[in-house]
Amino acid sequence: MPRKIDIAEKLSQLRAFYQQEGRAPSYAEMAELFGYASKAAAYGPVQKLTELGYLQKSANGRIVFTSKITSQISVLGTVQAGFPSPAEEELLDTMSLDEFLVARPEATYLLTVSGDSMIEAGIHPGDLVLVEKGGAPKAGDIVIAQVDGEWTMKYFGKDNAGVYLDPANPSYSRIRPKSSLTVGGIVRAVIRKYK
Amino acid sequence: MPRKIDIAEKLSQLRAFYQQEGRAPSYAEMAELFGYASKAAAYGPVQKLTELGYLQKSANGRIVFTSKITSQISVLGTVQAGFPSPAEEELLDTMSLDEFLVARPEATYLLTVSGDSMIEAGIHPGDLVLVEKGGAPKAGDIVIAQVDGEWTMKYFGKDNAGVYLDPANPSYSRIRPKSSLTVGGIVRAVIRKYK
DNA sequence: CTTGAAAGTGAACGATCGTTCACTTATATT
DNA sequence: AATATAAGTGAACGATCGTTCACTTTCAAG
Repeated sequence: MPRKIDIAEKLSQLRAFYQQEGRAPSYAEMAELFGYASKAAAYGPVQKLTELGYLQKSANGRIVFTSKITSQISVLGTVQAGFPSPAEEELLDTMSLDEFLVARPEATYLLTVSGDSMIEAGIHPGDLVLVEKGGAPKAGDIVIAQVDGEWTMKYFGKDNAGVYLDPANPSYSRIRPKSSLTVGGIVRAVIRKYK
Repeated sequence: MPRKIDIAEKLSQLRAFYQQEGRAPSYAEMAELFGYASKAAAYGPVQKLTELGYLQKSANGRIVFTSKITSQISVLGTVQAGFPSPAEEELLDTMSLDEFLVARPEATYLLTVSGDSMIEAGIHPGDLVLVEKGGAPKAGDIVIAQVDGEWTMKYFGKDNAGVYLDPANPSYSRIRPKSSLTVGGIVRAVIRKYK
């Protein structure tokens, strides 16, 4: 029977290489990284890792890391589940926040929230909102809109009388645009950073 | 007088290449990308972009993109400021959410919030929290802690009677650990994704 | 128009690239 | 212990790599 390739070990070696160099290694560098004497020996692991979605091949044959290797935030379950033991940690999935939160990078912007009109939606002053430009808002979406010349963030809604904007704060009331309403973008995510 | 290099145009070309290939180009590929007939012509722009912090050189001379090129989320001002005109957009700074939110990737985990005990801190059920393992919590930090066998998320505090945990919900009350309190990690950021 | 400084050209160099192949080594099962 | 199967070796190939250099082209200031 053949020997087995230790995929988990190679993955952590590749992650270490990426953190140092910011790029994927060549086959020669892979051989050195994995402890092989010949760079041809790296072809096996590369194919396995490609099938598993960790690597891709560029047009010129060069190896490219997918986000499965370049992203390094481990995804756990719920708060109640708590933290895994060190032994379990090797098996966790990792993800990239950028890829998870942003579908269209070229149309996504980060804005700082000022004002408390959306506080009951859990959006506080100082929070950051990821806004995607260009889509059509649905009722219930939170949008950044220009009403009569001023930009605000509100819930978007429609009824027989036309479109309106609702705050998430009982101190404020529903807005119906007098002249014009321009929806600049739809809020796709809220981010609050502490410290 | 010499001709000028159009840095902004080259930047968008490099970003387009990165989005397609997931890697930095060689000098030959750069020449083609920039419309040069000779790959030696790419040396000038590369040095300028390196000085500006967009590129780095790896040990073997190869070009590596910094996060200034690979991250593509444009940073705007406040909600009130609204959106810039298309002409202004070229000049915006970009950032990577991963780098912005995560200081120590190897010790950072993503948990899903269940329960409403932190709702007044704007942390709702279903939200995601970025938790950093291993630091020492300060009073006022939100921590993931194991109290008497169960994991919860609460404000961390200290007084003469010892440490305690406070919820951000008047329906719940302060917790003082009967036997043991293990702080698993400190909440560094809250993320809410819509849709 | 003249001029000078920088941009761009094209060829050359040794080094490294990805890929292939015949061969040797290692190991789990029989 | 024998065997079958896959891992690993080492050499070779043409292609591309980064780098250098003498040279030509471009273009704005004087």
